[in-house]
Amino acid sequence: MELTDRQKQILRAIVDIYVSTAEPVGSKAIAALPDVNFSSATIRNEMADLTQMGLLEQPHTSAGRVPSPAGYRLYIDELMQDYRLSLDETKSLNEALELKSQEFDQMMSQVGKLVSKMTDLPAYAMATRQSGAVAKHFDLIMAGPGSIILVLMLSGDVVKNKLIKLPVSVTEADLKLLAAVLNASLTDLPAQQITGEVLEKISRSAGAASPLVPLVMDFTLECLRQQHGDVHLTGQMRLLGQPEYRDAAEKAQEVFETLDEEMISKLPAVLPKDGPVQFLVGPENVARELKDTSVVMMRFDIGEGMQGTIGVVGPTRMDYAKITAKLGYFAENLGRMFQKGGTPSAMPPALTEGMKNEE
Amino acid sequence: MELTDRQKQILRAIVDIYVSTAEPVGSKAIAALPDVNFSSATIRNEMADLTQMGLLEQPHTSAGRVPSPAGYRLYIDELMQDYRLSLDETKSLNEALELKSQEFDQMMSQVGKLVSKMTDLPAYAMATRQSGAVAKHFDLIMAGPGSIILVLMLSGDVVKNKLIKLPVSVTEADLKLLAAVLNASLTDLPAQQITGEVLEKISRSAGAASPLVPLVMDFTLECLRQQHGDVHLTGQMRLLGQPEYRDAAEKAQEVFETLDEEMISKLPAVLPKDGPVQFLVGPENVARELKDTSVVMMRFDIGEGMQGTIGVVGPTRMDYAKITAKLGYFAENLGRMFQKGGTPSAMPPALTEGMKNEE
DNA sequence: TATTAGCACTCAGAAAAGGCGAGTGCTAAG
DNA sequence: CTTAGCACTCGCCTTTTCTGAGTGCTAATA
Repeated sequence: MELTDRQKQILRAIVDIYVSTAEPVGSKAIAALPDVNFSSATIRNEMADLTQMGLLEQPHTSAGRVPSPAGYRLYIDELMQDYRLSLDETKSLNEALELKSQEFDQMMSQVGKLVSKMTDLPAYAMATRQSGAVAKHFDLIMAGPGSIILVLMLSGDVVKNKLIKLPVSVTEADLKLLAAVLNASLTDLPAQQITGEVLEKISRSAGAASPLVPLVMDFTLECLRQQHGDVHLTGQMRLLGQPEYRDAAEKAQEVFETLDEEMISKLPAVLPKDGPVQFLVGPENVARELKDTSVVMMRFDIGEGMQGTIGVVGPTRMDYAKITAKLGYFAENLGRMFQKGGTPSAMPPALTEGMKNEE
Repeated sequence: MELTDRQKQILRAIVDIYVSTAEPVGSKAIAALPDVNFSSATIRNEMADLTQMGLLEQPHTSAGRVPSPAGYRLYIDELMQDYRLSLDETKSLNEALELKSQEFDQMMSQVGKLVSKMTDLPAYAMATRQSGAVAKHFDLIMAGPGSIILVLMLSGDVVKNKLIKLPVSVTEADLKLLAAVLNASLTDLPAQQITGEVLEKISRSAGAASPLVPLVMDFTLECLRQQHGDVHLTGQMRLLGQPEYRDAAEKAQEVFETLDEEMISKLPAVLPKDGPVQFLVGPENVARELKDTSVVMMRFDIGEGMQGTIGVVGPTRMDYAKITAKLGYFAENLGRMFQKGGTPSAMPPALTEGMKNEE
């Protein structure tokens, strides 16, 4: 059933007002809006219809209306107006975008904190691999007597290392040999194809360095199997700044007991459709504890084979338009930073103003 | 002024009861204790004295007594009884102690989560360097056309790496030369001694690889200057499980606005005295926002030059004895795990029961 | 002198009662 | 189809009352 333009206008107004006041919206409040030319009585009638359709809800008989999850969904998909970041906002986003660390994990963690701070809501950042990881390059470095550093480069320009301490003494030549063997037999091999057979062959060819092999393989397999980097979830406490949680600490606690890092890492799989921006509204969510919680997430490109996701967690009543705009701004600039690789702090993000998303 | 034995007994009882009930303790509750042989009236008199001395407080005239910060401090320093972990507790601690990851930062983050989970309070884990870091070994690996991996080993067995992408093409030999130069000129040099002069000398000796030098040095200096690893603070929400914060979300939020990762990293400097266990009680704390908050922290050994700290954040009214016991158990076993280096998950922590601390 | 029983008094917090007013749905007129 | 008018509902805020745990003091007791 299609909505009339007027109904759309009213629904949009209700969401907009409710989002900023957190109070049920009455017919008079809407009638008072500048571009509304019909009386509160008319609006009451329309609101009754919208309630009938399941787009609005009434906390109790004598209260105003509140958008239902379906109402939010409609709003997001069709009604939401682009939010244009103000110059002030762009400015502080830009200032925030200075990442200090150069290490990948730390950068992602900083990104999470940043998003949380700039949206004043709990947020997360994570990196996911688009396809299965494969090893690209092995190296073994002698770091001292009995100390060997294993350096492993994966697809997607991820470099991992591990310090291995071994009572057995090996020579540089042994290490060189083992590294060569590893490079020859494991490069570009997905984890599933690394079977016992392969391992045995490596062990045999490794010569004096063979005691190293199990340690090396352990680490390598661990790295390969890790489909996504850690989820960096932060700012949980900011949820308490939201009026709906102000006196419901218990509920807030529940939210994050359910929505932990592990759950977040699985969210992309649950999503209805694909696209750069994703909204998870209330009951669409997976768990009952999250029925009043929404998540807005956005992807950005990190580099070959890797993809970043930033997301914001908030009450269903959240300013989807503004959050989307901010996330979009982040995504755009982070994407640029990461892709250039090297030194992100050296590259000031362009002062793009405003953000697009579907109307 | 010295306390009589009876006063000590009463103070201890009040703390113990208050810690578990979170309700002001009345004279009758103490009189009902099995090993108390004096009447509630006597206790009332003693309580009046203790209040006079500033060890107890009275929320209001007709309420029981609550320990004052000074009371807690006395309790911790002199009255606290060793808490003996139950077999069940030791068991679940042991189960939890299986660290999955092999990467240092991730391990520390897991440790934080673990401590938080097992104490049901916000917790953190961090690693601090006992002395200034120096570089121990440099290596440069050719990872592909224009891709170079810098591997840097620091004192304390910390290995860092960075992928450098460079439009300039360099040969393996160039890299080898640069690595040799770096090793020769920077090894064991503290950050302060790495001056422009030194850099210039390196640049000059680097030959074809000299465009790499600034990038390498940037990263190296960053690593050297980082006195402590990240603070991994987690489980903030668990503070809400404490009755004093149940309906005071705002206060809980304030706590962590103040006590953020940065502040935590500075805590050790604020501490009155040294020792493996440290207590920060209420107003001893640095900021006014933390006046009802305590921190218990404990050090553990990670390996040469490095030291780990785990800590728990909670209301002043927290079970110092139990928390201390649990932290101690963690510290002991983590220390053992980290020192053995290699594969922590391979080493089941001994089933030490009970924990010591001063009586 | 140290302890205890007894008692009047205090006061926070729970429960009950009352009042306010925003907002609704309906009806009837424009 | 729209709107003015009006009776009605009901959450929430404020006020009031009530209750009982706990105190401090006094006077009796060991």
